[in-house]
Amino acid sequence: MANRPQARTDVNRSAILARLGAHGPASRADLARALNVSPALMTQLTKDLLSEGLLRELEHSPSQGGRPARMLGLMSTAGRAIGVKVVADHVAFVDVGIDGTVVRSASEPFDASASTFLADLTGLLRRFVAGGGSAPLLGVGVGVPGSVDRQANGLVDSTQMGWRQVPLGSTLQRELNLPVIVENNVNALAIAERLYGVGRLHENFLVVTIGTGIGAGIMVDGVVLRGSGGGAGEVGHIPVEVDGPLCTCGNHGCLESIIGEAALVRLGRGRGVIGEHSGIAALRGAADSGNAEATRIFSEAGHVLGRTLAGIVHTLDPEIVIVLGEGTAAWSHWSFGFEPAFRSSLIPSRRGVAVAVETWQDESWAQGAAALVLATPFDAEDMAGDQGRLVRERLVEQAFPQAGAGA
Amino acid sequence: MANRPQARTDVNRSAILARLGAHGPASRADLARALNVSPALMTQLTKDLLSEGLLRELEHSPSQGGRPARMLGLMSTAGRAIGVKVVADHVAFVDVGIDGTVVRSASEPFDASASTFLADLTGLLRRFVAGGGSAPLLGVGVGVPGSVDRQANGLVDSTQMGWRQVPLGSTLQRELNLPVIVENNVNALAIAERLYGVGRLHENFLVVTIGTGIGAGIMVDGVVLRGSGGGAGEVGHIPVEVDGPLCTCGNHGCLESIIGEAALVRLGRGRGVIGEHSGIAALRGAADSGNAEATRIFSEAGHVLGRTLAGIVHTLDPEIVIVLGEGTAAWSHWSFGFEPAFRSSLIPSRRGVAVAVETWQDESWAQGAAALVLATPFDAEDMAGDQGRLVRERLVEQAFPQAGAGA
DNA sequence: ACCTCTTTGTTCAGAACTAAACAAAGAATA
DNA sequence: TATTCTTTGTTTAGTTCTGAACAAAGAGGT
Repeated sequence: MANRPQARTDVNRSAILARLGAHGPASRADLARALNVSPALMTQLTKDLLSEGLLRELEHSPSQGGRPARMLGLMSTAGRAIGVKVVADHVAFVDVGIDGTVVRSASEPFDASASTFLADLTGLLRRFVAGGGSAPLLGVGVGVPGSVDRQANGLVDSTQMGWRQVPLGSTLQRELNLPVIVENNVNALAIAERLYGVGRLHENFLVVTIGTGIGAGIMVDGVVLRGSGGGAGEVGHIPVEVDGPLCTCGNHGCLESIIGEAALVRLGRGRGVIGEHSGIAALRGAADSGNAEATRIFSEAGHVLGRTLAGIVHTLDPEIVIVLGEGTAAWSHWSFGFEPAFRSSLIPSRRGVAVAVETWQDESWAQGAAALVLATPFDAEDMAGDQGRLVRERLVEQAFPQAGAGA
Repeated sequence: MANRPQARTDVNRSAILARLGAHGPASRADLARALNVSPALMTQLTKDLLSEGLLRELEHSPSQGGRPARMLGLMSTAGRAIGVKVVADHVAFVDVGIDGTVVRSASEPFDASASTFLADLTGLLRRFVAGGGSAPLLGVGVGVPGSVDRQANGLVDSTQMGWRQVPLGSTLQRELNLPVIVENNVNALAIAERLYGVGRLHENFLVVTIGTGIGAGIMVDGVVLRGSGGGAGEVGHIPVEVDGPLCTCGNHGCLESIIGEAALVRLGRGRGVIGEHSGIAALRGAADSGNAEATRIFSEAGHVLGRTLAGIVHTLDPEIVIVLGEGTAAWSHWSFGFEPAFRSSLIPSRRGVAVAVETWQDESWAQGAAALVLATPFDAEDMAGDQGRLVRERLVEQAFPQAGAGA
């Protein structure tokens, strides 16, 4: 009895799965190099995973100069994760496979300022989870606009939603009985970019979101920079203009108070471009149809953003800057001011920094949150802490639902 | 024959030595916790190191609630490192013991713009090395104002000294036949702060130097943030003022062009506070003796620095900001503008960030460079790469100068 | 004085991993 | 076509490290 393969180190096992999920099929040799272990060990680990049905051997074999590689791929039934994007007035859910593909999604109204918001959110999430597919659910990732304490206990501070020290993570864990990983939404986006987007090719990059607020996710050597209190990336409150407009944070002249959505709308109304009750869509429409004052508003915003980002680039030296968020819908107008200001504010040796602009949807934010769960196996026990361990456990348990199945 | 203890993993061995050097004596249990290995292994490793004469057991035993700890200390003869600070017009050397104490120091004139600067520097360094003590020399750390390529090969770009792609590291290695680690001087200071200064208590902090230039060293989770090209921390070129004064980088309105030493002196002359041929010392003197215009110049500089640093704090969320450099001699005048500007530009939750001002000497910069060598064993093979391995080797060889000494 | 609790440090079996040799399978080359 | 080279993947032997049990040495209470 007890011929159970004595579960190898879970970290390595799940790192293999996560790697395959994020980067697609790979050979044993590739994996050994990527995860920095010996080929010998990789043979062992993959043998186990194959016999457990988590991996499968693909016939495919490229062959380039030497023995052709036998590619390994994930069994798509190995697991899935749920991602949640929480904002002030609604919640978006996605259910993604272990390979990052969206299986299912939904969006529900939600009032973050209601006194029952925690129970409301739990209920909505519980309903979405209940409608799930057959693959085992590894965990839930939640992206929120605000800062989250380091250990991903899920203690949330959010000025945007009026939350102070809300125990979002622990509450959801208890209620749902699932691993829950809570993270700032821009950081979640940065992780998604690292796994599935432009960031796959870069270890050091900056994700900047423009929209209601201005935020940044900072990726350094492949991991998110959180700072001492989980509050890194609050670039929306970089002081830009002395005695500038009042910001939601109480200060004057923050970046966000000048180029945030509210500020642009206010300018549009003030300069008579749009009506007193029109919003950002109208302003963008005006610019699209050639209104000079409207394009100027966006271009000026681009100018301010360009100068400020140049400063951040000098501070952090990223390989690439990725601009995201609802605001990118009007990027063609922003860029008019952004490009010259950004380039001319950089020191010569840094002037070649790439800038990529992407238009992601609401769903993408939630996908970023799901990526938190799928990415946890990567972080060496540190970041996601307890919840990360739980995700790993579920990923491994999956092979041996009960006790050891005899030979 | 061959009863040689079969040298255990060098990384762990030298990590123990480096840890003891940086933090003073510690018990085996302390070390095991700090270096994240099992107590069992620590027993093994320290047994070897003790028998090799690199460590010694201290009688001292605090005892607090349980069995009293047997402290371990370094044999001060285990090794030493040389630190070099290179600037445009001179070079400073220090010779420090493995515990970070300065044994010997020197300063020599040097012309970074001479065509023979590489040979000159080699010669000066060779002479200083020759005058060394008895402890084995582990390596040489060099701090330069400029950016150094990632692998610490020592390829230097420095606008301040007019160097482009100077192979400083490889040249010195070849000529001196010693491990050489080259690093940006502010980063070196940050490492020194981490080992010996305020940074011992913090994993996330910012070192800001004010003087000729303005620079920053960024410590994240205990390691220096270098960025993609080793150019992180160039905060001197953050754009501050549209159409501001011309900067050495060719742009206008960089932070450095407004509050760098040259800018302050120019203001002082322009406003008639000091003569056309007086320098920063005269300006500081004027402020010290109460000249209102002089104090205003420093205070305005403090104001600009405060606002800009607030932006960096929002971006990185450090626990503490440490201000250093020659400029701190006049800090009492800077702070008049700095404090209110800094605090009022921070979002409420960040307003408590600590600021420490230290006045370090030329020698401290060189000590920071030496710290590079003593700190290498910490970085897990990554940063200092080849040179780090060499330092480790020398630290280990030291116990077995030749082949295995019989029983 | 005696028991319990806490912390340090050691020993030993066994797990996790690596290094090195080798087998497999094709490309490049003569 | 045979030879060499390159890369993948496996096997085996051995090293590094951990976990768990235990001994040592004191503090704190009863």
